[in-house]
Amino acid sequence: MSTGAFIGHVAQAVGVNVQTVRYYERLGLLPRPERTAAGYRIYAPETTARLRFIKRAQALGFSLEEIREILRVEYEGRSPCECVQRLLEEKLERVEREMAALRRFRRELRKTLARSQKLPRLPHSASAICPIIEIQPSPHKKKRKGGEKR
Amino acid sequence: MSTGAFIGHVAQAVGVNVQTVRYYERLGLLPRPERTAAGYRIYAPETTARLRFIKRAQALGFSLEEIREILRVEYEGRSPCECVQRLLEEKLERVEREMAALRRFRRELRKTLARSQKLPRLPHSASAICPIIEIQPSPHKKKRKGGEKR
DNA sequence: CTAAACCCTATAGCCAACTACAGAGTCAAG
DNA sequence: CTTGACTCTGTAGTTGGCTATAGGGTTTAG
Repeated sequence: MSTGAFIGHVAQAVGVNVQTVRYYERLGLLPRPERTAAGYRIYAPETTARLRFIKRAQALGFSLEEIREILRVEYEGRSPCECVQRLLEEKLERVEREMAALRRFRRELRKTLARSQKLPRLPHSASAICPIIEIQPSPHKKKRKGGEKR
Repeated sequence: MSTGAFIGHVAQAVGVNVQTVRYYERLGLLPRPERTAAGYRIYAPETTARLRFIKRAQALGFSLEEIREILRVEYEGRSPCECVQRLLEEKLERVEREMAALRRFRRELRKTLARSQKLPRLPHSASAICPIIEIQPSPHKKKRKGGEKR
């Protein structure tokens, strides 16, 4: 109906950066929009909805990769619901695992902290770098947060 | 006592890559070792202990930045215990916050999943991309996992 | 007519913690 | 004397999700 909006307009409407919109397009999350004679992108009103969809899916913990998968299914005309449901289940499992790891980690932290509080405050030991960490029993499974592959 | 080992030896002993050892040296986590006439690094036996210390601290959730801080304190001759203890407390707080976020996220996931299971399996709706995600009430606080700054 | 406020592409940078590669030198065994 | 396993430096690539910058073109208000 309406004439469509430029990129800054939709970006502001959804609360993202213009570069982000272009980035999503490059990743295949948004279809290539029509252009003016000067090459400006013209967005249909659905685009804001699609962007909000992406943001909501992100907020639910989906990666852009997963979101693209959902949208690809959608573009093929099938309902993405089964696909989304499967992803949701996987995600839930991952969250459970992560929480378990976090609980282990917290227990470890608390033990270490408790030990450190009743450790003698020695000025400096030549052999050990730090008794608190030194005594650590077995390095339990690493947390894999920042990004680490081995 | 013994003559010291080359980089591949210590790397294998600790189970890390040789590049990683050099990387740690570049970051200032390891002191510059002596060299042979040919320029090969010669590591004192303490180096493996130091590397294991780094790995253990990482397993406890410290970043390399934090570990360097600990080691810097240690190099200055002070005991790093107070410093470590402070870092441990901070870390514990962060873990608590993260677990709370994860619990919220899990609740959200479960709600969404439950709703999706009693949603009509419509073939394809033109207006909505996916009813499961579409209906999402309010995009709760994002998880900040991969890295995101806004 | 000009200045601001848009838009375009292409490229590079950010974060952490590596990992890989190129091109060269070294060292011991056979 | 050659082969292969090691080492060196320096640089660039990886992951994910942006963000920034350079260097230009367009549009609109005054």
